[in-house]
Amino acid sequence: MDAFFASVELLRYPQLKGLPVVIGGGRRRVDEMVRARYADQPLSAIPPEAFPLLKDYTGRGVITTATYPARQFGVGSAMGMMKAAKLCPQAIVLPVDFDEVRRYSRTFKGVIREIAPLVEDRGIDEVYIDFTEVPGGQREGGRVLARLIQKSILEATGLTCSIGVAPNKLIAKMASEFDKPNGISIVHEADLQKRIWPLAVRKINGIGPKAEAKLHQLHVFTIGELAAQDPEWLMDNFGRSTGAWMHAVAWGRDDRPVVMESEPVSMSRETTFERDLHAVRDRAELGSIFTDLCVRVAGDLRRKGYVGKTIGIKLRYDDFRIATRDQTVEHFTDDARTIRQVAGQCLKRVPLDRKLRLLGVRVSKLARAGETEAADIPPSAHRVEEYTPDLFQAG
DNA sequence: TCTGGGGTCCTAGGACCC
DNA sequence: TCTGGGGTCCTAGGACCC
Repeated sequence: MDAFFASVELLRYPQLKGLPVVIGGGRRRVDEMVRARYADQPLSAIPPEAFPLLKDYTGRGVITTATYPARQFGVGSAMGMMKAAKLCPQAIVLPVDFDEVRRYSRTFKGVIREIAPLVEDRGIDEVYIDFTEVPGGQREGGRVLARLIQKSILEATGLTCSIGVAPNKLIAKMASEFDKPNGISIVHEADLQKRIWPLAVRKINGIGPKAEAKLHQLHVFTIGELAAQDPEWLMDNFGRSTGAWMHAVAWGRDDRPVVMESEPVSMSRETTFERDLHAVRDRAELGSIFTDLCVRVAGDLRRKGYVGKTIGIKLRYDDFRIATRDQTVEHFTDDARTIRQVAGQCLKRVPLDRKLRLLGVRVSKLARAGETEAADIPPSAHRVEEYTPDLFQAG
């Protein structure tokens, strides 16, 4: 989907079309005051001047999505809000409305499944679609079907998307970026040299900043240059597995199937504080945040029908280093008190001398709630004799 | 007052078992 | 009295993705 989070907001506020708008920032519903002020009018009647601007924003968030006009100023996803404010102070800021975005996500995915049932979820705004068995899926190299999907999504939601059609997921993903927004790109096997090899190695899904930096050090910049390397040399530099994978993807080889179903591996909640907190001095505040995270993870587990066996915490210190601790317990659980207690034990094993910026709680080793042995589901109160209070806990 | 939140997958060492 | 080779599970960290 094109600039998904931002495009969803523009459906509500069409008067902002063509203006630089960024979505993100976090907890404050900055647009609520604006809405309240114009409560007697439809949302689309609120004048653009009434919206909050990036230059007035304070806080630690990052940008989730920027509209294309905002991107012209160099503002983009994952950029800190304060940095973005310097590049484009006049951009309008709106918070993420997750419920709304999820609704549109379900809708567009539903539209696609009606047309081509073999769909793999890749997060909230992206999917892989297998055209192979879809009637007409091969016409014009897939362009006809891609056009139908674009048109149907637009009719159902008012949103545009970009589609790449290729012999495998790796190339299709790259192709989808060729003609954004609202584009279709068809890449055939024979186009590898001409259309893929000139691209930067970073365009490969799976090569991130670290691998890119190392490849640059080794004087490899484009996918074509990567393809030209001896596989043994790549394996010597990146390990057997990564090296072999790099060589394969540079040659456009990818045989991963499109998979429809997958079970979740973990569920977590985390939060970055508005200011860094100290384990001792801000104990009470941390304690209530910690408990709240546990309650929310437990709620997620229950709502989705899962129980988990490994409970863990994540800390981010003020210097941005991350520490994690986890502990596997005897019984599967979705109980907030149990999660809180075990997470509290994890907390005792981690250094707390620095200020904290983020705290997270994670439950993994999941199973469907109905499918664990009855003996594995304990009474929801944990065993009292095992209970010892942790640092964030009174008593 | 740079730098979110929710995920997956991989690696690597140690415990433990046969 | 100098020592195997599998295998699985647990834990911590890190790269990467949307």
